[in-house]
Amino acid sequence: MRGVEIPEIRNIPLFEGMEDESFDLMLKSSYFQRFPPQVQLITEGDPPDFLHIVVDGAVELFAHSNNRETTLAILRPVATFILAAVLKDAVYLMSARTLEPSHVLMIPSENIRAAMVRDHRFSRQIVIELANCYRGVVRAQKSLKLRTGVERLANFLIRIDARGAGDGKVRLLEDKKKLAGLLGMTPENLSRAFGTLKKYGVEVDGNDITLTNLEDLKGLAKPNPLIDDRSI
Amino acid sequence: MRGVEIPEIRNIPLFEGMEDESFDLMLKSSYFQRFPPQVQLITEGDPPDFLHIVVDGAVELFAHSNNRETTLAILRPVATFILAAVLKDAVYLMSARTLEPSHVLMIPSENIRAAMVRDHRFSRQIVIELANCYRGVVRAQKSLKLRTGVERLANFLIRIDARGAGDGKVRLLEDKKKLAGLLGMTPENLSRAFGTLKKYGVEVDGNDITLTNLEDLKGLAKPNPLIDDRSI
DNA sequence: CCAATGCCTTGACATTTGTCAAAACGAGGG
DNA sequence: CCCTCGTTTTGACAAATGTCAAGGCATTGG
Repeated sequence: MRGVEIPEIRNIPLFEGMEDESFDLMLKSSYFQRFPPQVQLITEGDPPDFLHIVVDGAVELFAHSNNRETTLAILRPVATFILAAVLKDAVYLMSARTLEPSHVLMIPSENIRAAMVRDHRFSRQIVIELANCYRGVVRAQKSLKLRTGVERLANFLIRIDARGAGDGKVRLLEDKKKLAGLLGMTPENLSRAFGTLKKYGVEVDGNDITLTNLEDLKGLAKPNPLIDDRSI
Repeated sequence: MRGVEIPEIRNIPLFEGMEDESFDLMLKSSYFQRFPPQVQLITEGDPPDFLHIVVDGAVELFAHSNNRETTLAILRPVATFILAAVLKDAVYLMSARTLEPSHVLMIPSENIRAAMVRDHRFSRQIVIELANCYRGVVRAQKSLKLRTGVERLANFLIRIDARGAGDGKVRLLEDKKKLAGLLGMTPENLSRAFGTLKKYGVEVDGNDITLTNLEDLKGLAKPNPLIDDRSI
């Protein structure tokens, strides 16, 4: 694949400041592919061949153990995944599947490592990206261990409202089953959690949520920038 | 501080292959300090001044929210902490305190960043270290979301037995309160979990545990290398 | 030796969360 | 338009986990 020709890719922040030459060399034998929904892209336990980057659509990271499955993250553009496995050249700890029709860029692991040696600016960006991933998981773990299910849901709603217009009108991008998994609860419990939040001004109409009393909701949720604010 | 003189530090894997010159320059204005137990080394929300490395003793990473506190990890030599915050130059997401008398090496953040630019081998080691930290948290999160409390305890015991002599004789290094926090449960529940495991050949005598029936215990725990095996 | 302290355990109970089954709802295909 | 399918909600119940209070046990310091 030639890289510089596709601005959609060239303009990804991760590649910012990269030499065109390094960039093109790295994208040799890469793929920029479109997948339908529900395609499993990688499987936990497999060795890493490619760094994956979601350029369009949505990808779920999930894991199995004991016959149970859990959603660890839902990625939307532009996001990398399995970066740590690629850098360590160690097996994947998570599986990934598309949730929507998605455009995914796949760069061979060795190309990534080679580009890091060649291009110092890129190396720096990769380190920042990895650090961001790390901090994301730490936040998720704090949320899981320090909050109840209802609190996690309340904070989730406050967060996506703030990330959007902040006008209390929120649209869920994923179905409630996935959202439940992401928040660490069953779909039945998510339903009940929404029921509990009715008293705090949360009105549910399918995937459209309206927050009519943000003060009360925040009183319950007790949002904490060190968990909820992705920008720090 | 001069670095090359202290082999204890010079031989840390993270610094392997580093030029003596780079190493010495990096350790300028670093501190290698001894702390008593229960000293808080860093506080979540503070900006990162130093990369910390536990060279001796034990350090707990913990976090607060809502008046609740949880233990996120217990670090033993040799381990770095708050690496991601240092690399991003972003506030700490966790606090840290010593649990035992501990020797901690503290290297100014800028020195780390400068050494990464100067010394490519070191940069590579830092990336690997960060990737390891990331994978550690991912494992912890999988454990939390896919296992019950009893299962987490059972796997913990199997893991430290395997890491030691593998003879079924296990010694808990931390008190049960901390262990409970680490495993994501209350101390009362940990007590009960040990009670449940009695049927599976787990004998408790203070901090000395004996696993008399590893087969049965594994039948309950269903250990999974993608969660429990740190070496992959 | 005793008292005091802190840790751990136990019991009783409340809350949270999960499970199973059934009903309600909604989107898409004939 | 109706049927079908999968999602979502609801109810009833079970299991897991947390909370509070009390007691046991070991350690420490007088």
